[in-house]
Amino acid sequence: MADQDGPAPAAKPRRPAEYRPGGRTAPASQRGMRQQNLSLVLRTVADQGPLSRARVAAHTGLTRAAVSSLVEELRGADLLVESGPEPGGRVGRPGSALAVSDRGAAGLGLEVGVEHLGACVVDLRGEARVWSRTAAANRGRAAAQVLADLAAVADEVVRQASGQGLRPVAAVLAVPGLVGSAPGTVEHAPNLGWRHEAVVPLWPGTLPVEVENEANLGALAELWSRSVGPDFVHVSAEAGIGAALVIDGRLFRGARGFAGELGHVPVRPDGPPCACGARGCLETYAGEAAVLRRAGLEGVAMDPVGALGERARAGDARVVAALERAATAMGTALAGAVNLVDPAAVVLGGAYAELGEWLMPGIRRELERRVTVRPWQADALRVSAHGRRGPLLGAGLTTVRRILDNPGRFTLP
Amino acid sequence: MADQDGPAPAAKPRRPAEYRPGGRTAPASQRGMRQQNLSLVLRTVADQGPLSRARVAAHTGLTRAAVSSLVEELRGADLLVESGPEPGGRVGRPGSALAVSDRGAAGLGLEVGVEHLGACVVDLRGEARVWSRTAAANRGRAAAQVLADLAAVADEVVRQASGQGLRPVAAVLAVPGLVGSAPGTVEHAPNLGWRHEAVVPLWPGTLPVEVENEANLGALAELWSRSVGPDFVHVSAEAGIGAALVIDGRLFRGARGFAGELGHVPVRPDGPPCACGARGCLETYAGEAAVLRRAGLEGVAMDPVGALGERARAGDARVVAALERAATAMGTALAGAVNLVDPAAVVLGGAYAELGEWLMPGIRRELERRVTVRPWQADALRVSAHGRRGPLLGAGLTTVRRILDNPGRFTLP
DNA sequence: GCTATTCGTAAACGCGAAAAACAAATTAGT
DNA sequence: ACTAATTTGTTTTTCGCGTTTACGAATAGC
Repeated sequence: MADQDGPAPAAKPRRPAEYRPGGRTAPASQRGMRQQNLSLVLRTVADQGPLSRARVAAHTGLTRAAVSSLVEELRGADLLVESGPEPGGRVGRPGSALAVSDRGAAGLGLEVGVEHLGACVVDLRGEARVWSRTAAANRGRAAAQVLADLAAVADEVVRQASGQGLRPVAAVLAVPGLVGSAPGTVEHAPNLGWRHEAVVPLWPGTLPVEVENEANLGALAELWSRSVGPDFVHVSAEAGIGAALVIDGRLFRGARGFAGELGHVPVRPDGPPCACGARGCLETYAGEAAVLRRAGLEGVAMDPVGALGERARAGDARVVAALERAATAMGTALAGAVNLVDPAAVVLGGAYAELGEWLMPGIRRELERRVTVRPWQADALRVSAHGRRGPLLGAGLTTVRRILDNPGRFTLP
Repeated sequence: MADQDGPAPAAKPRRPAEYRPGGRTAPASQRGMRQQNLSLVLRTVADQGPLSRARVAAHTGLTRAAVSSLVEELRGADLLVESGPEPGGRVGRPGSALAVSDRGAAGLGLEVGVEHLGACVVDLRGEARVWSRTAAANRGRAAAQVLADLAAVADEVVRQASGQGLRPVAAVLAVPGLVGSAPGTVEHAPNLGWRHEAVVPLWPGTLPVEVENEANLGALAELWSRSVGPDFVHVSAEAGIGAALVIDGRLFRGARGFAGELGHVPVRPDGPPCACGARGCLETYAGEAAVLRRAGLEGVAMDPVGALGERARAGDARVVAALERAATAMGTALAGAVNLVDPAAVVLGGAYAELGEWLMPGIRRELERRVTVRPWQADALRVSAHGRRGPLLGAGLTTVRRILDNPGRFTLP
């Protein structure tokens, strides 16, 4: 028949042969089918901009009739809106443009930093509509206290959002520390002084809340805001040096959730002793403490990374040399990571993103030197598009992606 | 109702929160639902041993009626067989045990090594029913010649299999080299002297054939024969030192298919120069050539790894020292990999598996020293269950898993 | 105006799993 | 030995959902 004039359904460059042994355990049901197609339609509209029903049908492979039915359900839940007839330069009846709603369900992002609290509300289109960041001295304070303060900030943000017709349905909290496999608990956040804190029960708000490591969320923000493709390594130095691995559009957590400990990859087997007990870990060269000591800025307490940037900009040779040394070590460790994982890009995020000007050349040099048996372009090393805002944005976006991935939860009930 | 007395549907220990942004592109259809459930039933029987229809229903969550219908279709395709009434110690009508067929569709595994050719036929139960390994000097021979020889071996194996009622439906060829993203081409197999060889068109047999790196297949053999869990790193030294990463039951190939180049992970940034142009790569310490040189066995052409094992067993101090040095370097590089990827186990496979007795202590020591910020048990380092037989077994199993994952291809047509 | 084309919807259809009902085969209890 | 209870496997009915087919609506080109 070929009644569609558009380009063929895009036949994504599928991976050669996908070995999937285990597979799902849940049976495929008609209900599951419907939910999957609801999500497919919603995500298609979210990804490909405003689209008519017919174009959605062409993109997804569903029939126009099926799309009509699915769209009706999504409109009823205020997830999709009809923005009127498309401007038609073409022959035939013009379609009616569909777009993801900028009202209704939304995501609440929360962040606890060492020196600040943050909250934001992200709408279904992925835009941060309300944003708040307030200074706070959280180091060493009890978790319950910190969360109470954060709840006040969150309340204000939610109030402003509801003025714009936005209704957050869930919250995600970014923390600078290791989140355990037990859901909602922070195993170890050295910079806050938290250990084995069951955060979720302490949260005074009413919205369901989830906890996640801030470096992971920063990486997800990069992914979901399309500033980078679906395969990359996101390096972030906050509490230690962490690397979030995003592979085929999925955050990679490892067998026990400890993946990405780039900070303890050996750089020189007999290098300086590390707090972890080993020698020559990357952190002993490029960790915040090591760089500050080398740069002669040990005393700085407030925003030490910002101070490094200032001094480097001012041309302080000692600081520049310290950053160069850190970059060389990071490049060596990253070369190992790239050889192992073969990402399409390496993104420098978190606080170190601001030091990219001084770190990138050294990292790039080591990567070019040590990644030779595969195609590797120099521009595959980039600086984060969001910098320090990444984790909070990622926290808000997490809930948004959940809605897009499973809209069925919001349509019928 | 709770009419099932068995344990609840097992609610697998699902990962905490799976972030899946992109997701499938294909729409969910009723046909797809059927195929998915056909696979679910077949895999359930394959994994959980002989099972009655009612038990399959309990395991999968499908109704007994649905299972009956699905089983009927699978029996018609000779994928499932009914092995008679179950011995009943329990009250009620005894069920009729279902098992995966040991006849009919099967997988043909093929292998081209530097010094041998191999072929095997694996039945749907995962058992190698026919096995053939013949010596052959393939180094430097033209690919077409080698494949012609291999086809003769394969013909004989297929003939024997058909005597047992087995009918291979597809072949997978294991090669010691890098398989490109273009399907069916070997980009570089240094030990064979192949470069940019489009192998598939050269194959004289009639069965559809696919090409895959032998280290990857060795890892998949471990996975599918359940000798290790679904998350591990499989180290294998054949052509260079490769690490196959298996994560959540899936082989991890990287953005461009080059993942797992453990051999060029830097061990000492300023170590000996490597053929790749960098310095201090793992291969300069633990590659076959480096170890042989250090051990004073440079001249050995036939099965040099076997020779290393012999001398080590005989107590040759120089050989033992060379292996110890290699082990230390491997342990250092693997520590970095474990810190990054957080696998549940590290498996030493391929030819080096036979040297495990001398390599494991050094590797284990470095791992224990350098993997400290997460739980890591010494027994997470193991030797392959299959050794050199792994790749060929994995090749045969690949087709078997394909059938189990998509039986719909074999039922209707 | 008229025709061709495209869009959105509606009705009939087909497929597949769920639900309900039923026959078959066994154990437990008397 | 006989009945009740229980479990299994099949049959029948029902329901949900995407597809097919058909039709009205809206536009461009003539």
